[in-house]
Amino acid sequence: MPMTKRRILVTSALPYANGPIHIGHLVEYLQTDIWVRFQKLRGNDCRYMCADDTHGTAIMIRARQENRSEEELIAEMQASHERDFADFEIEFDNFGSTHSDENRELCAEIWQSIRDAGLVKEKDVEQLFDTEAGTFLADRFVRGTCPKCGATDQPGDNCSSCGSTYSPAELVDPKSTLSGTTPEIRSAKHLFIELEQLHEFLNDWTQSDDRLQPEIANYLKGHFLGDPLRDWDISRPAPYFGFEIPDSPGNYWYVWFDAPIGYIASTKQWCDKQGEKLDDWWKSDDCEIHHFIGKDITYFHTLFWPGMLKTAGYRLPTKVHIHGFLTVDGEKMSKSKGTFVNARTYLDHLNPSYLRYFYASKLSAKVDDIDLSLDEFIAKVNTDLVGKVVNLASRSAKFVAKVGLSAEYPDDGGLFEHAAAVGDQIAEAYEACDYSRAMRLIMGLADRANPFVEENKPWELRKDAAQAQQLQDVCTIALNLFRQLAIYLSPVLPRLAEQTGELLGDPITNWDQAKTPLVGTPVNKFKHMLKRVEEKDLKTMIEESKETGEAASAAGETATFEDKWNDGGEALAAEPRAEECSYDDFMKVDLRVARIVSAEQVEGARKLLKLRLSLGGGETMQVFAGIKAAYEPEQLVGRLVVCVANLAPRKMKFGLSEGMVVASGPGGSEVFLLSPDDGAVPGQRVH
RNA sequence: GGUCCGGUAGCUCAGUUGGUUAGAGCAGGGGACUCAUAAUCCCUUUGUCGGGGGUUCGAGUCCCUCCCGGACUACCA
Repeated sequence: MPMTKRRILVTSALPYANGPIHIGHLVEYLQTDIWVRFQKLRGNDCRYMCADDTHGTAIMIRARQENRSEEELIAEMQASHERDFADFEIEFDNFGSTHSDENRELCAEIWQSIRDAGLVKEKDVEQLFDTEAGTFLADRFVRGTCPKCGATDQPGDNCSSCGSTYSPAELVDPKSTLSGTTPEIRSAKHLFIELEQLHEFLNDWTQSDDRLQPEIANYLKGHFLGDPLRDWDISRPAPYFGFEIPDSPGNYWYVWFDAPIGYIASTKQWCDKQGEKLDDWWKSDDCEIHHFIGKDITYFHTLFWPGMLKTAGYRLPTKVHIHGFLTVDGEKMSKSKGTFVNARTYLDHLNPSYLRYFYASKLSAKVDDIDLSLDEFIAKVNTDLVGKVVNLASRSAKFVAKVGLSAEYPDDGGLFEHAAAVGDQIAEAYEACDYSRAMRLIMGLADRANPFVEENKPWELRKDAAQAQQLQDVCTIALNLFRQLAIYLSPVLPRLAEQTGELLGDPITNWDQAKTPLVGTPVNKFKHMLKRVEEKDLKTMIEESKETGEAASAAGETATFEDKWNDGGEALAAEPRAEECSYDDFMKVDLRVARIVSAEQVEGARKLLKLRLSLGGGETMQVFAGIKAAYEPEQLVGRLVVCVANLAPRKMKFGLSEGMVVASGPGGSEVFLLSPDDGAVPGQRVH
């Protein structure tokens, strides 16, 4: 181990203040917390900074909907976030907020540097403005008809039907999803950063010194750096919840400008409290800076952010560690399946150590998604943690509760020494963020320790008073081997390390404690350290997540009359009621009951199934429906559905689609076909 | 479509710069033990290392090609 003490500043991405922490977020915070705890255990001067990300249109809109101030909303969210993190034993050195004085000042300072460097330019941008809501509309708050293919109800940026991209202003018949009204096109002055001026620097920075995982460096090279970099639209016109740009009244910094500066602002807060100098951390070559982020925000952290830092004279990140997303049982987290589990819901039912260990056992330095298989979760925690590790202590501690550990460490056939040596490999694995490898190595050690106990049978030795010394020696060895494991696991399982410290009267504070056996100390009464995971607790958690998924959104809405089904307002909010239409308008759409007579996969299509609908009497239609992720062809054949029978046929990549099947839901696997009640027959019109 | 990452025992994966009969954990089967939260220990079954070509004395490991799975696809966040 290098004896020079490294100074390391670490960050996780800032959680956004419009929702609670869930188990997907926790992949990142746990990954980071483990790394930080490891560094601290190694004796490095490591600090972990984070903050809530509080600005942007989404916060503004939500505060309005909940009829309160943004400040109140973000304060409440922050309190909730901090509670969740604390209960998962995620320990920040400072947890700030992007809505802070420190951040405002730093934004202004960095902004000025970017201005001075000649990177800012002004351009007029045409954007849709919702006159009723009194706000410009981000692309995702607009829906309308695709200018290219005529598909209706498409988002403001690209068409999900034909895939073409356009600006919201090009949409035919656009509607605001906030008010349902037709927005008008307004031109506004936006400020842009000419990133292209930094192209060469970014090319070099991203491709050298192992700052990024190879697949990421490669990806940037192919996707962004191969072409001229586009100007980055850094301002938003009022109204906007954020910081107003000092030299451009009426314009606000876009949330992605001030969010990463929040890393520095949080550090500043900490420095002020600790009497440290900010420049020693953010402008010093003696300090390492490590960012941990999810793959979704790669380009903000690997292009814009280094560009900003470079221009403003700050030091650049040593490394950006990028992780994948969480899937549960091989699928995206889903509210309806109950796999969208909030941190709080988890804590209500399960021990945080379980998840800490499970994630550690799955995480590597790669960008791959990690899967939380519920069966595997139970097996891993119970077998590894309870069966192999904790069991070592619980089967030997009580035999020496009275006498303590032997005065000298007995001959153990090289077990302790071996485990001490493996410690270097484990440390390397932690350092490289290859936690799954670290966990494998540690469990390999546990697999050597248990047979030792088995062979030496302390439970027999204790029956013979003449073998008291032997008994004490065997338990001394077992407990020391256990303690080594607890030390190696302590970045992942701080609570277990604490309990081990209490049991043996020697707190675990340093990695090198694993190199020297503990002898001659008393052993305290053994207390249970970790319970097995009960499948029923896991099931209850999943069930509860199904309920809260629906109820959560309702909580913020105005409480309604007799809402006995507890239906949330989320779906309606996402897509408000359309403008009034006349009966004649309605009758233009010919809805019919139809029977699916065949359904098949379409080769090469990602979302589509090819259906043949029968309207009875031999009349059929071919329809391509985007329901592949939600339905198997076999389960569709024979069922009745409602279809649009007079929709203009559309030529699709895979053939002609002559109609539409009516369904609800946001899309993907969340698509719900409508079924008529019994008695309906194909061909009947719906009205 | 493009880019990238994968495809090794039923499952999750390890296999370093190519080198003897391909490994671990879990699950399965058999046995032992009873100190421990039915934990632990011993023995044990299973693989055309995605397919096909090639380079080599020798390939899971290198090259080509095909098949399959996944992620990403910015100018929304």
